[in-house]
Amino acid sequence: MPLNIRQVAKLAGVSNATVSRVINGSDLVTPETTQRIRRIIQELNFVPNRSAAHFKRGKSQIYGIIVPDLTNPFFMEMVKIFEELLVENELELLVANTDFHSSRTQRSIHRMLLRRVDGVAFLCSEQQAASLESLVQNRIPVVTTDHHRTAIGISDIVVNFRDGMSQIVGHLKELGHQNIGFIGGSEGLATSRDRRDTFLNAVVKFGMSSRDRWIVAGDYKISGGTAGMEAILDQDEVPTAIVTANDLTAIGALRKAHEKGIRIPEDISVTGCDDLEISDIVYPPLTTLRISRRQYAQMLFDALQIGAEELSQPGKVFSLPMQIVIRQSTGPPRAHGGQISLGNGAVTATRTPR
Amino acid sequence: MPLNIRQVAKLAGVSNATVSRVINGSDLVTPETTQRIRRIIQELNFVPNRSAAHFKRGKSQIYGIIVPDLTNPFFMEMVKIFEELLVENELELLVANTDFHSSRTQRSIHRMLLRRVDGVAFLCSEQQAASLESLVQNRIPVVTTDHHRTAIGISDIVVNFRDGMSQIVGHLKELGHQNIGFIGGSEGLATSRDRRDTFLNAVVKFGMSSRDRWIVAGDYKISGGTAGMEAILDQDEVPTAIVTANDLTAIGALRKAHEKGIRIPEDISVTGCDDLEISDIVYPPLTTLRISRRQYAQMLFDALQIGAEELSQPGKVFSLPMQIVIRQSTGPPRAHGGQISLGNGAVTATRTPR
DNA sequence: AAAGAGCTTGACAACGTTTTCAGACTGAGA
DNA sequence: TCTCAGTCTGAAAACGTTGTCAAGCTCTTT
Repeated sequence: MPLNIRQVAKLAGVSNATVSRVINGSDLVTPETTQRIRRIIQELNFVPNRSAAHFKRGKSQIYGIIVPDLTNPFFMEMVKIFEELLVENELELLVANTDFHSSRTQRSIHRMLLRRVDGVAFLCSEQQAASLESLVQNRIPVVTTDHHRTAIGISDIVVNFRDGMSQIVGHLKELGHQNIGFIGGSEGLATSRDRRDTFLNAVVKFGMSSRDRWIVAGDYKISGGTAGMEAILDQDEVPTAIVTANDLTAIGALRKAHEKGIRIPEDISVTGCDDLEISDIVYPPLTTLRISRRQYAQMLFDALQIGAEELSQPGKVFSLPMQIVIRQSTGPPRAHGGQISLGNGAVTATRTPR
Repeated sequence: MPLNIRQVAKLAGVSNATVSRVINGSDLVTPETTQRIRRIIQELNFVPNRSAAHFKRGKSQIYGIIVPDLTNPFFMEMVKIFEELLVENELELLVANTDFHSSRTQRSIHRMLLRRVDGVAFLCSEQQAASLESLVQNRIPVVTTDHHRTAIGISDIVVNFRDGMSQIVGHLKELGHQNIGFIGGSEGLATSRDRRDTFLNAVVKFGMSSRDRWIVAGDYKISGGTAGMEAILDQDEVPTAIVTANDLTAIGALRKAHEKGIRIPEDISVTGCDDLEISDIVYPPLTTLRISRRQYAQMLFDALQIGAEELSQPGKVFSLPMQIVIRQSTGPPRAHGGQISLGNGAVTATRTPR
C-alpha cells in the first residue's frame, strides 16, 4: 500500500532514477529538480523503503549484538551505547540474548546470518568459534570479547583483567589482608576459569594466600554471589577478603553477608568488577574495577569497520584497561583470629599458615 | 559472494522454485527431492537471504521496540522478554532508545518506518501521537503504554496504577501513617502528572494528607530520587512516608536517606513501583508494586498481531494489574512529633493539622 | 484407450530500489 | 558552423527471493 519511488517519480514528472538520486543526496541533480522532488516527497509523506535499498545494495546497514544476559546492567549499558554509536552512523541494531545457553547462541548467530547483517559484536565469551566462522565465510565481520584467540576475520577485544586483578589484590594487600577467597563465574565458561587463574596468579604474585575451598564458582549473577558467599562462610575458617568475578556476584555476596549479620567491610572485605551504576548505590558501595563502556563499545564498532581485504586476514586483538574504584566494601581486616559471630554459629577468621 | 538459491537449484538439478519450497517447508515437494536438496544446502553451507525473502513478501518479520531509558532495569527486562517472545516466533527485534529526548523519539519512529518493521511497541509515555500515526498510515501496527488514548490502529496497554496506589497508600494507612510525600517522574511527561494525580486521589480517598511541598518531581532515575528526597528533607516538617513513581527513584531516595543518617523505615517509610530485581537486594528491601513483565510483554505482542482490517479501526485498551509487594522499607511511623536528627540540623516529623 | 484427477515441478513475473550506460541538452572553443 | 566537453536525466538491468500459473507426469476410472 505505501508509495514507491516510481509513483513519486511519475508525479514529479521525472524518472525513478532521479528520485533515487535525490533521496540519496547525489549532487548530480539540479538544485531546482531536487527542491521540487523534495517538496513532493514531503507532500506525499513518502518514506523510501530502506530494506529494498539495502537488499539491492547487498548491505543491510544493520549490525547485530549478541549478549549472554540482557538482565545484567553491564551488557545492557553496552547495548545502549552501541546503539547510540550506530544511530549516529544511520545504522540499525538487532539484539540477541542467549541467557548463556549454547543452543540459543547458535541460533542467534544463525539469525544474524539469515539477516545478512553487516557485522556482529559477540559479547559471549563462550567459545563458539565454529559458528562464528560461518559468519565470516559469508563475509560478515565479527568481533568477540575475551576469547583470547582470533581467527580469519574475527577480532577480539580483551579486558586487561590481569592488570585489574593486580590492582585489586594489591589494594587488599595494602589494607593488610593475607587470606583471600574468590567467587567466580560459571565453571563451564572459559572466561570464568581464566579469571580465576588470573586471580590466583595475582595472589601468588603478592605473596598472599588462598585455599581451594575459598575458591568457588558462581554464575555471573546475583544468585551465584549469594550461593558462593554461603559456601565460603560455611567453612571452618573464612578469608578476610573476597574477590568476585563481577559486580552482580559481589552484590549477591553482600546480600548474603547482610543476611548472616556479617558486616562488610569490618568482618570481610568484598570486591567486584564492572562498576555498575548500582554498585555505588548498594550498601556498602562496592570497591570494584571500572571498564569504560564507551571505550569498549567504540572498540567493538571500530573493529567491525573493516574492508573486504581485511576480512580474509587474521583479526586483531585490542586491549581494554581496567581501573580500580575504591569505595567502602573494602577495609582493613579484623585483628587476626577475631571471631565473626554468625546466626548459625561462630566462624573463625584466621591467617592461613603458608 | 554468498550463494543464492539459483546456484543451489542448478547443482541440485531443479528449479529455484523447488529450492524455495524446500526452504520454506512446503509439503508440495517429494520427500526424496526434499532430502536431496537439503543435503546439498548442508554441503554448500547455504544460508538463504532472509531479507530478500521478506522484501519480496512485503513483511520484514522484524518488530521494533522503542524505550525511553535502556539503562532502567524495568525496560531492559521488557526488551529481554519481548525478544524471547519474538524469537519463539522466528521474528527479529530492532531496539531504539530515546533517553527521553523527543528528537530521538521522532527519529526512532522514522527509523522503524524506513525499515518497514511489522509492528512497533512504543514504551515511551510521552505523547508523540502525531509521529506514531505516520506508522499507522504505512500499515504498521503500533502499541503504546499508558497513553490513555487510542487512535486508529494504535492500541494502548495501561497499568492499573490507580489500583496500585490504593494498595500502597492503604498499606501505609494501615501502618498508621497520616502524612505522605511523593517523588514523581519528570514534570514534562504526561505519565508523571498522571501518577501524581492518582497518588493524590488515593491520599484523599484514604483520608490522609499531603502538602504541596512534599510533592516533588524526579526523572524516573536514581538521581531524581536523591534530589527529590533531599528537597523533601529540607522542609521544616517532613512526612512519615514517601511514595515514589518507580523503584529507581525509591532507591535514590534510600541512598539520600542513608547519606543523611535517616533510617528507613524507622524514621521514614519509602515505597517504589516496578519491583526490580535489585529492589529486593538494596537495603532495606523495597516495598513496591509489582508488574508482571511477562504478562506486559505478552500483551504488547498480542496487541501487534492484528490483521489489515483491524488496522483501520480504533485500537483497544488493555489493563495490566499491579500487586503490592511488602518488604522492609515500610513500617509504622515514629511516635508523632519525634525528632529525626539529620547531619545538617534537626527536622521534625509531625502530623499535619487537617 | 481416453479422460480426468492428483501430484510434483518449472518458467517467469513480480517486489522497490540502485546503478550503469547512454542519450539529450548546453555552452565554449575552433 | 561544427565539435567537444560537461551537465543532467532516463531506460533498463540487476539484487534473491516468492508465488502464480501452467505443464508434465502417474494413476484411476470409465
